[in-house]
Amino acid sequence: MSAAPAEVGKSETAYRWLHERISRHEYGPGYRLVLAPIADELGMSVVPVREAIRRLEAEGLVTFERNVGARVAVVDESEYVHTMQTLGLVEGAATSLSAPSLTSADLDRAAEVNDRMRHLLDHFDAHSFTVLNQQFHSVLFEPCPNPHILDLVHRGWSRLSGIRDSTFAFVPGRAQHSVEEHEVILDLIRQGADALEIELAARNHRWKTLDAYLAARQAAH
Amino acid sequence: MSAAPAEVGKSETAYRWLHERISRHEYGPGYRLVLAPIADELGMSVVPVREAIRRLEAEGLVTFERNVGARVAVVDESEYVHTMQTLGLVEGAATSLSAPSLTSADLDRAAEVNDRMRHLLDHFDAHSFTVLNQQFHSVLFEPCPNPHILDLVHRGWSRLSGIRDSTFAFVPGRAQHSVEEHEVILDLIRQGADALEIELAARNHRWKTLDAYLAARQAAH
DNA sequence: CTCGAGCACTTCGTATACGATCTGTAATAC
DNA sequence: GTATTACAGATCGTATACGAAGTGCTCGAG
Repeated sequence: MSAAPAEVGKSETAYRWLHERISRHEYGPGYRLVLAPIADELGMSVVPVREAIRRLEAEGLVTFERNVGARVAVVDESEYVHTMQTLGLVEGAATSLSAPSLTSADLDRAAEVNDRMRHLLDHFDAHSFTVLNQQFHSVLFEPCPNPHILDLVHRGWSRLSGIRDSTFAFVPGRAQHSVEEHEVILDLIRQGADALEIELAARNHRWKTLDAYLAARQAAH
Repeated sequence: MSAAPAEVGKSETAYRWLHERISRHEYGPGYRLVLAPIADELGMSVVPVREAIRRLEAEGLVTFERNVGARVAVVDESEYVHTMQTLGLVEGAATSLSAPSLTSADLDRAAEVNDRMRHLLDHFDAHSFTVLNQQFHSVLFEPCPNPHILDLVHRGWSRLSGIRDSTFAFVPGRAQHSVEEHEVILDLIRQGADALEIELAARNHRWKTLDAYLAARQAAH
């Protein structure tokens, strides 16, 4: 974990370090990332830190302004919508492309994770639920043979978890529907359904989460 | 054009310079990008050049190896397939999302570009055809309200043009079919067709180009 | 009391310098 | 003649240093 990374550069070290902190919300949205203190804390110069921050910027986890500096990306409502929309698009495709490669062992594992999610519905814990949710989908999209699409999925998830811990906490009814939709997706894959059908099921699953969030948000106003 | 960019940083200057050269194929695939000579040519130090190269790496235009350096990305056959597949995915979505915002003036302009492509079929020039092709699609996807998806489309196009000038040169029959499919897409948008229908038409249009390329490639072996 | 101009501080952007790593070549042992 | 090793050149990775740009505060005028 914290073992000295012998063969990775300092830039990479700084990148992982910052990524970790942002994902854990230790650096919340809007937090200013000043080069010097970070470099000091990590025992390196500002140059690798700067490069790490530019990478994080490219991934959308931080915003950057010339001659002003970087800060952890703030979640605009529309930003959330766009990210979810994009993730639905690429994750649906990744899931569909992965389907032919999935073994029944994979599917059993996904089903088992989904069962744990179902059991969690009673003693609801948004964080655990989100973790399991990611595990479930990971099983289904990781075998995606197209590395670009897979990378986009990773970035989408990364941005979401860096930005908003759990949509489920805000939308009570959504967790249950989510579990049911997982079941449907698994069935489609087991049946060897059409690629497009699987893609749309996975896509709409995510977009429904988005819609539910927006509806709940609307109701609160 | 070559006016001194007063308010953009040197890093940005280097980025545009390299991007331009790669797009124009002045630096072909596999060409080694050594920091010092580039910095020298641009009249700056290696630091901004390094940053520019890392950005290009993130966009997939160059490959990078630690302690070895960067070189212009080589086009693997599978790399081409994956890029086209991804572009079809995101461009289809972008086109579909743009459709409601398109004015009839936009559609007329696209139709006009497509007519010029049709006229070009006789005295065929792969390069001009490719340029018009990009113009045509640009009209249809630029109004996309989701900036992430739009950005992915730009990156896809950028990577393709940086990598392979024209698919049409290799696949004789494809250009004509392409023009006809453009017509279909325009009709769908004019009719106010379902978003999904438009998306799939635009997606399949690109994927057919990919299939045609693969078939021609296969036949050549 | 409010607003604007000037100044000081903070932070970034880039240049230069040096140490680390890799690649290719030439010499030597077998 | 071939394989292994040692060395030299090239190139990158990072540290340090300095100049540029931005931000906020203070002071003075109205």
